[in-house]
Amino acid sequence: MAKTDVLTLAILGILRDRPHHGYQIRKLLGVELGPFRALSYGSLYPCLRRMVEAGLIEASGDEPGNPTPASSRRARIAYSLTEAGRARLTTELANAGASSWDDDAFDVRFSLFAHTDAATRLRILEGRRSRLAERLEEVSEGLKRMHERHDAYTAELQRHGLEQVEREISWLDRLIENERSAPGGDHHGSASADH
Amino acid sequence: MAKTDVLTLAILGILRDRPHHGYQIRKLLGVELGPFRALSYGSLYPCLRRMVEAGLIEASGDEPGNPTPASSRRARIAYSLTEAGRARLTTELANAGASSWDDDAFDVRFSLFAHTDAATRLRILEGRRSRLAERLEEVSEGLKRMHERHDAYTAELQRHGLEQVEREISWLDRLIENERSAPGGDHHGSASADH
DNA sequence: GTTAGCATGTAAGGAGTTACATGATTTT
DNA sequence: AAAATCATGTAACTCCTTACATGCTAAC
Repeated sequence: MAKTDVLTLAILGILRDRPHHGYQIRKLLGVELGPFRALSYGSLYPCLRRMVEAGLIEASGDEPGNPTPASSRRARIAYSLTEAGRARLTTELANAGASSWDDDAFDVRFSLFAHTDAATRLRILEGRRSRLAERLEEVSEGLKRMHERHDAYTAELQRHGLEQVEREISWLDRLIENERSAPGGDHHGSASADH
Repeated sequence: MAKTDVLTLAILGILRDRPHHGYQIRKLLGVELGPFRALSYGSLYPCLRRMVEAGLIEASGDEPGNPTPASSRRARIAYSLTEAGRARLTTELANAGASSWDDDAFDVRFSLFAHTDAATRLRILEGRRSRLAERLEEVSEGLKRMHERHDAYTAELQRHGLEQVEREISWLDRLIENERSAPGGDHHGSASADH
């Protein structure tokens, strides 16, 4: 059963609605993987090639979304989902296997929430919340047990780190409450506004 | 001029005051690299070997810090700084070459602030602050320029990401102000309390 | 006209993880 | 006596970055 890595899933998600060029995909990935990550082309293009080989996407000549001005740009390749790719995306969107997801994996799943059903969204958010809470617990325990003395700077670094995780948990709590008290909550309908 | 990678520097810092076993080093690294990272042994031990080969550290038979109970544990290796290692650490501690440091590199330098002189501390904090501010600016610009419409979830992810960076900047501002208004501010003296 | 952005790729290498392999000591 | 923690290491592999290589198009 072919594994879908985070990057592949993110690309599948980006191509869900319309085809895009590699260059565009990279910019959009910058959003899905948190606004401060930029994926290198050395990573992106080989991944696209693998996806084509796996039959998940197709490379078409040109015509992305915007009407091409007039004539011959350089060879630009628009990628679009195949049926297999769409099927894979659907399968993955129903999968809330939240254990062992790292930050990037969570962000990518989250950015696809508009196409994820309400029950799965809730399971993902709760799964992430409890894993963060567990780690917070473990770390706090560990710090007590480890009586190496820390100077003021090291202590401040720890405090700051723990605070950030606590904030992340609060953020998740807000989202979870929102999901629970939401009126609608299906896939395809948007969460409140545009489309 | 041999480059000192983050991990090597972190280990140098940990061994500054007393020798430690590999196992202990790993636990302490968990603190310096932010309380939520655990380095694997498959990464740690090869690094220690390289450092021994480079003459930065020495592997001694046993006796860490705690008085050994009675007799024969299994071979435990305590690593300690050589003169070359100590010299390298001193050099690195004076280096505020803050451009291109990633999060981990900053954290490691920060955790060594107790042994860094006041001027270098300030340069490091200010360097980090301005890089974060720059990126914040770029990302905000980029988002305006990129008029791909985002659904509510993607927008929330972005908002949260930007907020986190803003908080990081506030944290740095507090630290910078603190450094500026601090009474003392040399290396070796601690920042306020223990030692 | 020159800078910035658009656009596609490859090759080499760095930094880390996982899984494996082994065994002692301490706590429950 | 079982479970957790201490303790050391290797081999294979994954994922990603950097540096290279190329060339067009839009804006200032």
